[in-house]
Amino acid sequence: MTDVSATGGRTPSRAVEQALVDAAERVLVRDGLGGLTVRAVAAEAAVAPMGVYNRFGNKDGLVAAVLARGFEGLRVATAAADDADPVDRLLICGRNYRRFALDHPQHYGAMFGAGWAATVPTEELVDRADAAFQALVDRVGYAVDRGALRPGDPVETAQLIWSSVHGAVSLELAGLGRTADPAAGYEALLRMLLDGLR
Amino acid sequence: MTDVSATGGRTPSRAVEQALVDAAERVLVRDGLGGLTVRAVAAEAAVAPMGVYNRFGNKDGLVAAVLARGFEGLRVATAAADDADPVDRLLICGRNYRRFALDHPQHYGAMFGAGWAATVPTEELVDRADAAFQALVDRVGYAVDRGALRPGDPVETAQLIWSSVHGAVSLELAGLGRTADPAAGYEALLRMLLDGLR
DNA sequence: CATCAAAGTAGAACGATGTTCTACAAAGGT
DNA sequence: ACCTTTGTAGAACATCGTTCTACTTTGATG
Repeated sequence: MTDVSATGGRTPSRAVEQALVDAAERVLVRDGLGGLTVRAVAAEAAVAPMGVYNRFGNKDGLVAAVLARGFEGLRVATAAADDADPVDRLLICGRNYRRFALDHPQHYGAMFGAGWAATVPTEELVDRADAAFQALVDRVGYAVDRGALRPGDPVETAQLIWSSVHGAVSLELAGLGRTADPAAGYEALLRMLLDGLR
Repeated sequence: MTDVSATGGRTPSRAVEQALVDAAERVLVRDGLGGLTVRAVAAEAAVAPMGVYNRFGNKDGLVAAVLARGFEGLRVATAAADDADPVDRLLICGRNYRRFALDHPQHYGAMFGAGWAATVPTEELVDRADAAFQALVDRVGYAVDRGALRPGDPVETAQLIWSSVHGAVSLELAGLGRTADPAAGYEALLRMLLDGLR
């Protein structure tokens, strides 16, 4: 994503919002959700702290914007799985999911944990979350239509898949996994899903 | 659990710790993790705020004690599944897991989300978390030994099951489920697990 | 029972955080 | 060029986690 660098002095009106969200993401990645404070973000963006309130209403609004970006990233990763073979497509999709989470642990943790719990979802955030899920539903529908998964509502099947991969990734990120090789464990999970949904 | 009620004046030494943990649980249930502050807990327990630091080192130590109780509750719920039939045992176990989470949403959210992320796990907490997982491993082992699940390391199989049920319950509690009937969806998840692990 | 150490309490204080408000200057639009 | 909008700097406030001090009460031991 294109970063709007602060140029010193006063940030142009049209650049304040993006500067703040960019900065918030950097702070989140560097210091975690606990380090994401209004002052830290403002300093990172070389913007006045009041900018957060002027543009996002409050800190929660800023966090929601960051989470929305997270879900957009997740949607892109999910939708990138476009192999012709339906089973391959689902496997790639599942691997992309984990890859995204491992590459963006702070985003992922905030999206489904404290960040989400603390925020009142904005319309943008809900739309982005819906879109990310829809990308999975699309891939499930592709597989069901081609007989790779048993007939059924793609939304419900996608929810089952989502539950499982989300659970696996969440526990892994939290350091709560109990097996020696998380990657192998995740592959076993994907196989289990395919076996259980055929 | 037996609540140690404050009797006014000065709390006896031997009762301070339990009074604080009891109070912390009440505050967690009532006001969520965000409302669990040192002062709120101390007031709830009618104990001086310094008691938190004297007995638990800091606020995180107190939170860890609360999380440990959560895992103990989860272990009890898991271990309560003791039907003779291995499949029934697993199903009951799975249903107990969800029941526990739905009955104690604030505990569950803290145990696997912000509470866990913010705390340095104490030995007690790790032991309790291990014990809860072991209860699941035991049930998986029971089913594997009787041919109800395919042969394999019970720990790895338990991890797969845990990932799925944890994911399902977490998304449900976060209001991120996308299906109309979460209970039915959860039953479908359990069936999928059995199908995928036979 | 007396003595002394340990520990609970009250209170103050400090830095950090989210938020609100004010006054001024610069940007943006017409 | 003029006027409105908006970014900035700074102050202030309540709350929170934490540390510290002084005093009182409890708890343990002889």
